[in-house]
Amino acid sequence: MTLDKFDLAILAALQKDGRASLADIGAAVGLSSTPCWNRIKRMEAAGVIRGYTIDVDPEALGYQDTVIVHVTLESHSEETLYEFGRALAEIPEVLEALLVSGDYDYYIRIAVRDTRDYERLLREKLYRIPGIRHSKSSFVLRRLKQARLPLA
Amino acid sequence: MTLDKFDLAILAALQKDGRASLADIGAAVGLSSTPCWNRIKRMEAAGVIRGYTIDVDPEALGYQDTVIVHVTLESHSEETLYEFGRALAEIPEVLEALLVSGDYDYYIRIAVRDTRDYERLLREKLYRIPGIRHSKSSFVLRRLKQARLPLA
DNA sequence: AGTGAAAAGGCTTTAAC
DNA sequence: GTTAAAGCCTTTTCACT
Repeated sequence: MTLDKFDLAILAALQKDGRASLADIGAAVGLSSTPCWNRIKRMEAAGVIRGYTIDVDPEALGYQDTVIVHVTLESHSEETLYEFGRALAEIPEVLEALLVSGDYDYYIRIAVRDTRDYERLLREKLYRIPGIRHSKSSFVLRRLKQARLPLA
Repeated sequence: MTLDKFDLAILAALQKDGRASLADIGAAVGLSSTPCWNRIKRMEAAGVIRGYTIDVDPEALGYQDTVIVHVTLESHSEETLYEFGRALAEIPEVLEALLVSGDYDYYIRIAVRDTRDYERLLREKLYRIPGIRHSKSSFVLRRLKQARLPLA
């Protein structure tokens, strides 16, 4: 699917306010509401727009810290690699699990309430998954940037 | 601000569909629309709900790859550390910049169109920022999990 | 493909309980 | 917190450019 500048402008408008009305969007992109509606429906159908959501403040939910865990596995068979990913997927605090190239196999991002919670999570959940050869944790001290995809 | 189970249920409903109507939300959480409305306004005002957005498919925009770059800086003065973050913030392809504890100073996530684009970005943008002592890149091979904050 | 208007309906918001 | 009611605004369609 090809996206023109109007489509990109519509995506930008919806990224900024996912509840914007067609009139708002039309005004923002310089089109009337009808073509905006058509374009949005097309992008939804094509999967360009994957969904509408809210951005929730993690701290308001008590998650004060983010930890990045790097993991190497004992075996690198496809089976082991994906099985580990499946096990991670069942841990709610694991927000993201990336299979990566380089020194480590996985980068994992976890949300924790505090250092105690982190210790508990590691001991009770992460280290219970078999097959970990080595792991290394880094606490996120500060998030200097958090952006959305550039729509240019 | 304290959140009860209804607030959490409302957040869950809005995470799933950020454009859900009050009637939908009420039905989902077992409340009429009025208290849902009050609670949402309260959570918006308190910053629990930071905003409404859409989830856009990166591949639809031509971003086929994600790269995680680990960086150590030459100086660890507060000034240098934050200045580097500010420079990163100006690069649109840098989606996330985390100041972290451990062997490296920064973990950076960048969206690239392909390996060529990655090389260009590194050369023209990232390596032009002064103060980098060492860096290491990992390509994301597969995203095994991508979740939202647990609302329990 | 975009405009503008019109219809229908649902939505938010207020008020009473 | 519930229910009900008012009215606005929204989406959606259609005729036309």
